Amino acid sequence: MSTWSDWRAVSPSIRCPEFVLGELVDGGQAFRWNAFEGGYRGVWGNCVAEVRCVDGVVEWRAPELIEERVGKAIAGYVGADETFAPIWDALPHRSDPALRKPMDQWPGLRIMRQPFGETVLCFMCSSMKQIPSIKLICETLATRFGREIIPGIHALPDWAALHHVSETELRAAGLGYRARHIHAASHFLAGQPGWLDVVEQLPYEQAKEQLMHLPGVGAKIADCALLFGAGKLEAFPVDTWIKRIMGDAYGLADWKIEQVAHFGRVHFGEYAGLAQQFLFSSARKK
DNA sequence: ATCCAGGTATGCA
DNA sequence: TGCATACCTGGA
Repeated sequence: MSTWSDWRAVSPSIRCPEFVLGELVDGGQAFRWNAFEGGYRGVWGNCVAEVRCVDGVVEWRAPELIEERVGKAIAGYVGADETFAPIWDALPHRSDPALRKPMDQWPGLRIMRQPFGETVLCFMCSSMKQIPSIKLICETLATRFGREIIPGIHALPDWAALHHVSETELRAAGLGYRARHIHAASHFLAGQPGWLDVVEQLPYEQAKEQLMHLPGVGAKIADCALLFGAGKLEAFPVDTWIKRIMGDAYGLADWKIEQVAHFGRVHFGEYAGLAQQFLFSSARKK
């Protein structure tokens, strides 16, 4: 058990109720956070941190060994470097009660900015899985193939590390058919050093087109990776939940996934991805 | 036990 | 283009 730093505010710009903080880090954007003694403990990149809310102020602390590193990363990671006030305001909440309702329900909810490579990985694990299963797989991948950050807590393996893991070992980690895709993707990425860094910097449309060349990455997973791991707020991932929710709310009952995605991008505009997150959260009770 | 789940790739009309 | 089907496996 390591010694933890003192609690400090993440940034003046990030304030929200406690249950919204939980929704932010453990509501399906990221998969390595868990409730822990009045706050949440999570892992990303080579960082480990706990976060909590005190009178609406989001605070963090980290193991002292890595405090400096985490301190430099935490604000960017939870989306506190992005100014969300004008972004919330730009969403069509005045004219759209179906959006207004979850925006009132989850005040302060934002989009995280996670390491791109591991966001791609986590969402490649997510197809046809429920969140608890995805979290379990990510944990197993980290434990078996990732570097130990502090005693007992492991980072996710990066793509270079994954390249040295056999498909059989990946299957044994609970990945099922996703193992073949992840293995093939790691092979592709090993032959293209820096490819992910370039894609991350591309404009949304181009980045998505490139990302979908990776085996196991279709439109939905590409959109999730770009929204949660590359700051592309116009990305609008449509999964079965969003399809269902929007089917009910906007009378799109038997529209195809791609049609719903198009509707969302047009209706919600340049920050459609944030609207998507509110709608996704609305499926859940607070 | 049997069914389905935060999709994607592939094979036919 | 457009739809149907297989794909792994754990949890309800």
